[in-house]
Amino acid sequence: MTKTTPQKKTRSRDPERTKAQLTEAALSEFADHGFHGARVDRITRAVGCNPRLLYHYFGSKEKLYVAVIEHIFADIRAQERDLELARLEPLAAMRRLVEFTYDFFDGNPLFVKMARNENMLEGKFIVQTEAVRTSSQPLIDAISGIIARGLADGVFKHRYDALQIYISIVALSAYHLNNGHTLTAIFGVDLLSPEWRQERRAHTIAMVMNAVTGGDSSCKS
Amino acid sequence: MTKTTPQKKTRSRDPERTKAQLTEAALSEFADHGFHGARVDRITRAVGCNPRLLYHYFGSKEKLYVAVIEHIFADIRAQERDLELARLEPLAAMRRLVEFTYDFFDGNPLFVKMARNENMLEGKFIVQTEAVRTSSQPLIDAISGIIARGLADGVFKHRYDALQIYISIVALSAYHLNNGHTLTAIFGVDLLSPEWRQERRAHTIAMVMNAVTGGDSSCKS
DNA sequence: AAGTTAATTCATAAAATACTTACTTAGACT
DNA sequence: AGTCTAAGTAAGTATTTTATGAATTAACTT
Repeated sequence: MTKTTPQKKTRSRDPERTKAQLTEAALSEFADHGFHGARVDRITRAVGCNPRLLYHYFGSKEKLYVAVIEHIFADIRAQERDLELARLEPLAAMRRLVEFTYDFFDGNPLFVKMARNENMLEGKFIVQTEAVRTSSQPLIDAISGIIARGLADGVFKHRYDALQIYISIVALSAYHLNNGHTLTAIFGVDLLSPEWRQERRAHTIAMVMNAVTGGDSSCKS
Repeated sequence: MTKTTPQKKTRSRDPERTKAQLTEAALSEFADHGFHGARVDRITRAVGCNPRLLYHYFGSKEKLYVAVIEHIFADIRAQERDLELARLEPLAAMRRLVEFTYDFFDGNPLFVKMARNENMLEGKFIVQTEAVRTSSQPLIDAISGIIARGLADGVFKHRYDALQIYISIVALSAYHLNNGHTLTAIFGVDLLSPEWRQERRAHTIAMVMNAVTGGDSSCKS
């Protein structure tokens, strides 16, 4: 009796693959439903493995969540590293920072959602994560440098705190992603559509650049 | 045996009070833990009433949640109404809008949290709420008016879309409230402290005004 | 004061859900 | 080939959590 349909009764043994699949499925599940809304059952069904395996590899729902958090927060730092803002002139550097930041959030919805979850849990798990606090200072220092050079050159007209302006860039880039559904309901415009987001990108860049440079030649009216 | 301590064995009968207490306790519970994290048991214990009452008055956890959503979204519109932006000159009107918006979010953490929950649920319940879509247009129209007048007067140097700039104001005002815990963990600065929020307020106002007016006399460097 | 309504309580069902005990078997290693 | 380890399976349990049926009691009406 040749099994033409290999009914996946038994999984081929590959712990690395299984762990990776569980992590990925858990990421989707936690991102979509939050920690409390997530169901371990749905995760294992998505992977197609036995529920017991989740506990075999991760121990508990909570530990799986921590693994997912560490996994997704590990990525962001890597991407931030090679921005090389110091090499560019202030205007170009600032513009690049805004574009990069916008595109990062726009392109990483799972990160955005996991951050939301963590904040819902009051950062309970992220504070335990080692790799997070590392290397945020270089970015802030780079921004301080841009601002200082811009002011020295005279192209920047206002002195902003580096952290404040970075938070602003992030806020302008990501707020509509966090709150798209309520805003869409309130204003009757789909803030999550590709079209609106494209306009949002341009607006974010324009607003930050205008705020930094003050009135310059780009005056449009 | 005289009961000197009326052990609140029996609740005095006051359905309005009971309903109001349940709604309020539910607001706290849902805001803090989200829909799935919220426990009906905790809500009734907070009120000190019998669990059965929650179902008697609201029918289900879900219906209670809807009641809470409608309750908290009803408030915001009322506050927005008497801004009277049209009467002020463009600069003053814009500043007032930013200040009002910032202070509203800063002063209504429960609203911020409930909005987060709703977005987590993809706006599932808010779309059913009648009162939400109403009267957001007047605000956008008012902002359009401010921008048009500002450009005509020459005090505004850039033409922004009214909805885009309003979303920006909201984003700058509220992003750190939504994501305070992760940002605090990442940057090692407590973004939720009163001190930082006070600086944030000034930064938000400065940034929006600078973005709108371009470089003007308020150049500080 | 009796009678009606509905607010409140008591006890418990019913469902969902995270987690376990006990077992099987594939694959690696000698 | 035989054995040992751990990946995977089957089936189940314990607990939490939402929800209900029916009795009880306070307040209001006439």
